[in-house]
Amino acid sequence: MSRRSGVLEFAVLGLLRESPMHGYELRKRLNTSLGVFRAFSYGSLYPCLKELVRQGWLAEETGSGAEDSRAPLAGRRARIVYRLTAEGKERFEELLDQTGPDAWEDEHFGVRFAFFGQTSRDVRMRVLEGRRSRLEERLAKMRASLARTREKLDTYTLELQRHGMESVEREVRWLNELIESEREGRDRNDQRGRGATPERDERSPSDENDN
Amino acid sequence: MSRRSGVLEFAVLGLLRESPMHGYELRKRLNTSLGVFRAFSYGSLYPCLKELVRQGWLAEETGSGAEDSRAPLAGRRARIVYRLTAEGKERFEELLDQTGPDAWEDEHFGVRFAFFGQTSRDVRMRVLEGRRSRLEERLAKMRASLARTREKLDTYTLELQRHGMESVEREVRWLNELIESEREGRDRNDQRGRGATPERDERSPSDENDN
DNA sequence: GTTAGCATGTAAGGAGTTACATGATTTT
DNA sequence: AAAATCATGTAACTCCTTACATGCTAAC
Repeated sequence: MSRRSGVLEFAVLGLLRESPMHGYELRKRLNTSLGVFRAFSYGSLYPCLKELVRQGWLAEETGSGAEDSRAPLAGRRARIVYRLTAEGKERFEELLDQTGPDAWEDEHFGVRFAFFGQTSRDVRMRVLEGRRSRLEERLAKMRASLARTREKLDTYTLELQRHGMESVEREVRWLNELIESEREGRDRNDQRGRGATPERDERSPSDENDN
Repeated sequence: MSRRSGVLEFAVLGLLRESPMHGYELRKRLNTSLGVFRAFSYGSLYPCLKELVRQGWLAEETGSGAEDSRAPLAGRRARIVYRLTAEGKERFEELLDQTGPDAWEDEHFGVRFAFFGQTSRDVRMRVLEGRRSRLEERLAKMRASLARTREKLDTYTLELQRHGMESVEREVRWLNELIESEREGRDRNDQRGRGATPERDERSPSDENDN
């Protein structure tokens, strides 16, 4: 048991590090800010939150505290605001520093990149370069397989492969640009290993429709 | 129970329609020909094959028959060659004709496209156009969400969103080209609703390394 | 007055992976 | 003689979704 998905855990800790939130809002942020790459349903989010509380990384705050003058919190089913504990912060920073091969696989890379603002520069570099070499490996295999089977494939299969390869090549070019601009950044201003979070204030009561 | 995944079932039926194969070879074809989009392990393939046999769509042929002069089939753990039955063919064609919204979702579109060679032109059109409008919906949402939150996001999150949107836009352009060339094809030669399979012969004993 | 949004949750299930078990054959 | 590849399979597990249950408020 129970609901410690890696990606979801990471994203929840990361979002709550920026500011406390309740589940419903959290899910929307998950599916927009980070959401082109992964969408989560309540069925995975709520149990995950429970588990993170159990681990001591999150603390629940039932709607008693003041916190927000807007949102009268009368009526409206009492919402549970989750806040990152000190242990939770440690846990998240631990996860941020991990550069195992997992970090640049498809399922993880997007969410890792989304929190690059909180990530140290050398870890950013390792993740970007790891991702790039993963993709280049993949390209090599695709090219080899194409060379072997080209004449046997029909038009559509071929077109699918071609488009797939171009997508990967495009991501490699993107990574190249990112890596270069990280290097330039290092050469110019050399302070700041851990970026200060831009500190989002003016937390609007949210407005999003999911489908 | 038990292993009727949709995608995997479809791909297996489709590949076996072209020619009988045993599981091991099937898996390699799955992970190269159709493989940029999805990879399968034996742990899902073999149970799926069993299930398809149970349904009467595949027939097992243990290595008794002649079939292949190469591959002496001495030694080498007896391999089970799977062949599509008449019911299996019907089933596959049934699946080919389906144009429910599933057909253009991320998980299905790739594999549907891979078998466009066997698909009738009007179904091809519906799938391509369905995919396109699905992506345009997604773009609209992304643009809306970006407009709302742009100034609140840090550089990396913004860059991630931008890159994500460009990827989707690029796929839309690709679909536009495909749709247009389908239309041109229709205007010129108007025969051929169901394409003849290019009939792969010279089945090489396969050579692939997966990682 | 009904649809849409807000808000939290649970149970069951789907789709797949990993790790293991087994064993022969070819290549290094 | 070790490593890779061929070949088939199972059990346990992971991660996530769907569908349901509940109930309130705002807008159309």
